[in-house]
Amino acid sequence: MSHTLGIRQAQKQKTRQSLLDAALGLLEEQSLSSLGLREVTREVGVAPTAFYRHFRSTADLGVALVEEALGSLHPMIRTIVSSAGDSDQRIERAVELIARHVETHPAHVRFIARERHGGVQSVREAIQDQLARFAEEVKVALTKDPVSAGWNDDDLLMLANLYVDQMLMTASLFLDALEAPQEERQRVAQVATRQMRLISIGREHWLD
Amino acid sequence: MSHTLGIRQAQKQKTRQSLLDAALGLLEEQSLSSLGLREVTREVGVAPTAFYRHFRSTADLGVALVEEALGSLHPMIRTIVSSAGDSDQRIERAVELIARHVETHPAHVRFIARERHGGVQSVREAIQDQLARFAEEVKVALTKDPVSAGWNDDDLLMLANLYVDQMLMTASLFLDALEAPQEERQRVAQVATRQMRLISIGREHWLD
DNA sequence: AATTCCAGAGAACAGTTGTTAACTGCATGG
DNA sequence: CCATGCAGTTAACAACTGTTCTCTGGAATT
Repeated sequence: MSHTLGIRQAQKQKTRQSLLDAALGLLEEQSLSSLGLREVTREVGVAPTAFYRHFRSTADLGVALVEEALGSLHPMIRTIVSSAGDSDQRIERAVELIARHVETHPAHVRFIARERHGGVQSVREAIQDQLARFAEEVKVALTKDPVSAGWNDDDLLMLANLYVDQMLMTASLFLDALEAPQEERQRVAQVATRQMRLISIGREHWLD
Repeated sequence: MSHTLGIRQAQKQKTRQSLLDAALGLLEEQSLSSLGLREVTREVGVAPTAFYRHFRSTADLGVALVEEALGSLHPMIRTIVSSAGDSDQRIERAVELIARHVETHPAHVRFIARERHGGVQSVREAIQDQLARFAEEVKVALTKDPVSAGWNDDDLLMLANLYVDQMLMTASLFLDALEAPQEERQRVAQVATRQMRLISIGREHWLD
């Protein structure tokens, strides 16, 4: 039932996406709280006032960027948690997937890492909301795992949050190593793998 | 051999400290990359040009803030790692110390969490440097622990980094819960404690 | 075919920014 | 006691900011 957009609404969405893309580019070397609306429109090549047709403010644009960035991350989470194989295999695959995601969406990852604790409240909140959803999703997956037999709900969520935070930390490290030689990126992957492995070991002996 | 400062240099340092304090205050609701030098001097009640007598730019001021913020954290790290008692006792004490530090230095903690992945490269690098020092220090302490017998150097550093990151995550959560009712802060403390406990369990079974 | 709607343009606004230069007054060292 | 140094001031600059109001061209609706 997808209604074909009129060429009018299509053009509007195109401009909107251009604004988002331009902003994401500019945010590679600054924070959202210093991003000016004129800066963005100049980059796109439209009048400053056109900005208001799409966003109330740059903070508003930031919230839209959160949706875009973490929306693209959502399927990755699903892939990781529904992965088959033993613990070590799943960890290696997860780290590999994170590395790939950073390579294909570096600006998104940078944006989330930067604005998670950034200076714009509404954006911080939007990110926390999405991450809470991720944690919830991870928790559900953990619940189904036989290793989690006997675990209570709070501890499952505690572990899920640990995994989510660890994923973000790893993504941020891969980002820093993006331009570095491959051996450095390999080292990051190895450290990340072992950290997750250590957490998994802790998980297996939690009820001892 | 501390030479008493002339009243001239003393006054200068006083102004410098005022600039740092004012900046730290302003940074509670924005990022360093949007902090203007005039904003800071206005807050202190001094002419904009006076800023240049102390800092080349706001980025430069940011680096100075890193020293101040992480300098105050250094002794805390020492206290934690040199703490006595069994694993659980040490963890509870560590979480307690982190909570206290966030209560007494909230602006410092916020600054580090915000600018660790922030928009100003020189500040990011300064923070990474200091955190690497912390990790090194933790690693040395871990090496002395009998539990670490048989561990290789890379894995010790891997674990040290995990502890440091976990410490920062915990501090950030305490910060978010600063204004919240005590039961919420208690909950944060409990989650943090269990996460560190899980990591410690993983550590104990690492060589299995 | 006539009318409405609306994304984007254009111009102007008051206020802000970083940086420069030349200055002042007072603590300092000879 | 006098000359120097230097923290902080004053004034001015060109460039930039977000926001308002008015306008326009063409798609959408009738």
